[in-house]
Amino acid sequence: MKWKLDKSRGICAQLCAQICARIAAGILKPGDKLLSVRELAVEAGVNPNTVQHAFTQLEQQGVLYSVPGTGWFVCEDTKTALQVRRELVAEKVTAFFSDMADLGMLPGEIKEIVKEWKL
Amino acid sequence: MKWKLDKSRGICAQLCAQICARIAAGILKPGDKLLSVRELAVEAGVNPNTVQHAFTQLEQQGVLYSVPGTGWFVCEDTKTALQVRRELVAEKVTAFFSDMADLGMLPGEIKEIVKEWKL
Amino acid sequence: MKWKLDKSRGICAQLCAQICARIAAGILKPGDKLLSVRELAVEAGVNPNTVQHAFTQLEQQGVLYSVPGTGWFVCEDTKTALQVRRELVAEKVTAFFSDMADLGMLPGEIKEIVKEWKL
Amino acid sequence: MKWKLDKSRGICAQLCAQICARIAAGILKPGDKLLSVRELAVEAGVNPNTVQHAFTQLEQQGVLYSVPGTGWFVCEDTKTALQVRRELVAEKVTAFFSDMADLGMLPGEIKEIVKEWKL
DNA sequence: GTGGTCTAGACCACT
DNA sequence: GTGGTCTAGACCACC
Repeated sequence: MKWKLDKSRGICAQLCAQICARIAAGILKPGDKLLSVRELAVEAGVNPNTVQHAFTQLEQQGVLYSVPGTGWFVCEDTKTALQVRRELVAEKVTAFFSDMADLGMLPGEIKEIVKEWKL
Repeated sequence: MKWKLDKSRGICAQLCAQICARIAAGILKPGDKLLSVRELAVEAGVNPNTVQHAFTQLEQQGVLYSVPGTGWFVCEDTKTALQVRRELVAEKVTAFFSDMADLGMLPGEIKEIVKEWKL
Repeated sequence: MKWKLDKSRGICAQLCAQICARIAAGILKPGDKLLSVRELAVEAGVNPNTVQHAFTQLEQQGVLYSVPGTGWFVCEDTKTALQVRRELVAEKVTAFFSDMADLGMLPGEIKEIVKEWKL
Repeated sequence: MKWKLDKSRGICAQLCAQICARIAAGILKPGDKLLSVRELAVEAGVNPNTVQHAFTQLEQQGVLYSVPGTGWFVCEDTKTALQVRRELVAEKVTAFFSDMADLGMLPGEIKEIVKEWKL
C-alpha cells in the first residue's frame, strides 16, 4: 500500500481517486481496514485533516465507513466504489477535452496527441 | 470574434487559452486590436476584472501588449504565443495522465479510452 | 439574520439545521445570497473553516450552491431543503427516545415529561 | 440483567444511563454486585475498556463502588443514583429542545410532534 | 472582496 | 491508540 501524492495537484482528490482505484483493482477488498488517519498522513507526508476529509468524502459516497475509535473500512458493496471511479474518469476526460478545445484543438487532433504522447 | 466560456471551469485560463489558440490559427494577427476589457466582459458575460487579469497575464508572457488609453494588441512576435500555447497543451496533457494514473489507469488504457471517447 | 450558536453542541450541525430552518420558514428564498463564509464566521463567533464545512455539507445535500469568488446561494429547488430538515427532525426525535429509553423511561412517560416541560 | 446497546450511539453513556435506570427501578439494589467488567463486555459485545470507563465514571458520581479484586457494587445510598438519573434526563431533554429549536420548531410544535410520535 | 484547499495543532469520547 | 470536531492561519485563483 504505497501512496504517491503530487502536492501541487489537489491532495484530497488524489487520495480519493487512488483509494477507488485500489478497490477497483482488488488491492482493497470489502471489509478491509485502511491505514489510520494519522498513519496514512505520515506515510503520505500530508496533514491528517486532509486524510480525514478524503475518508469522510468517500464515506458520503458509500465507498468507506468508519467505526469510531477503531478505524476506517471498505464498504461491503464494491459496486459504488466502481461507480465513483467511473464517474471520476468521465469527469477528468471531459474536462480534458474542454481544456484542449479552448486551446483550439479539434477532437481528432486531441486524440492524435494523446496517442503519440510519450511519458 | 465569438467567445465561448464555461463558467464552471476557470474563466481566466479559458480566456488565455482561447486567445493563444486564435493567434496560432491566424484569426488574430500581429498588431491586431482586441476587444476592450469592458466589451469582452459584456460579450462573454464575465467580470471585467477577470478579463483584465487574463490580458495582463498574457502581457507578462509576451503575447499581448497594451497601449494605455487605447487598447490591447497582439505582439508582433507570434512565436512566443505559439510557445505559450505549446506549453499549455503539454501542461494539460501531463496533468491529465497524472489524474488518470491516480485512478489506476495505465498509459495504454488511457490512450484507449481517449481514442474511443465519444463527445 | 441572527445566529445563535451553542459552542458545546456541534457548531457545524447547528449551522446546517438553522439554515434549513430559515429556508423552510421562507426567511431564505431560492437564489438568496448567504453571508460570506468569513462574515458569518465573525457574526457567529466561529472559525471560518467550520462555516465552510457546513456550507459544503449543505451543498452536497442539494440545499446550497457556491459561485467561486462570489458567494453561497440557496438552491432553486426548496424541496430538498425541506426534506433535509424533515430528516434531521426525525433523526433527533428518534435519538431522543432512545436516550430516554436507556434511562428507563417508557414512551408514555417520555411524552408526559416533554408535555409538562417548562423551558 | 440483559443489556441492549446500540453501537452507533455512545456506548459508555448508554451503560451509565441503563445502570442508573436499573437502580431507580429497583432491579439493582444497594450492595448488589454487578457483572464483572469482562463478563459485561462479552455479554454486550463491547470493549472491556469501555465498560471500565463507565463504571469508573459512576464511581466518581457516587453511584457505584469497587472492591479491588472482587468486583463492582451498588452504593448504599441510592439517592445519588436517582439524582444522577434525574440530571441525565434533564440534560437530554434540554439538549433535545435546543436541537429542535435550531430546526426552527417552537416549544409548542415540539411537544406536538413528540405527542404524536409513533415509534 | 469571494470561495477552496491545505497545514498545524488542540481537545474530546471511545477502543 | 482510534475517529470527530474545532480553531487558527496560510495560500491560491477568481470576481
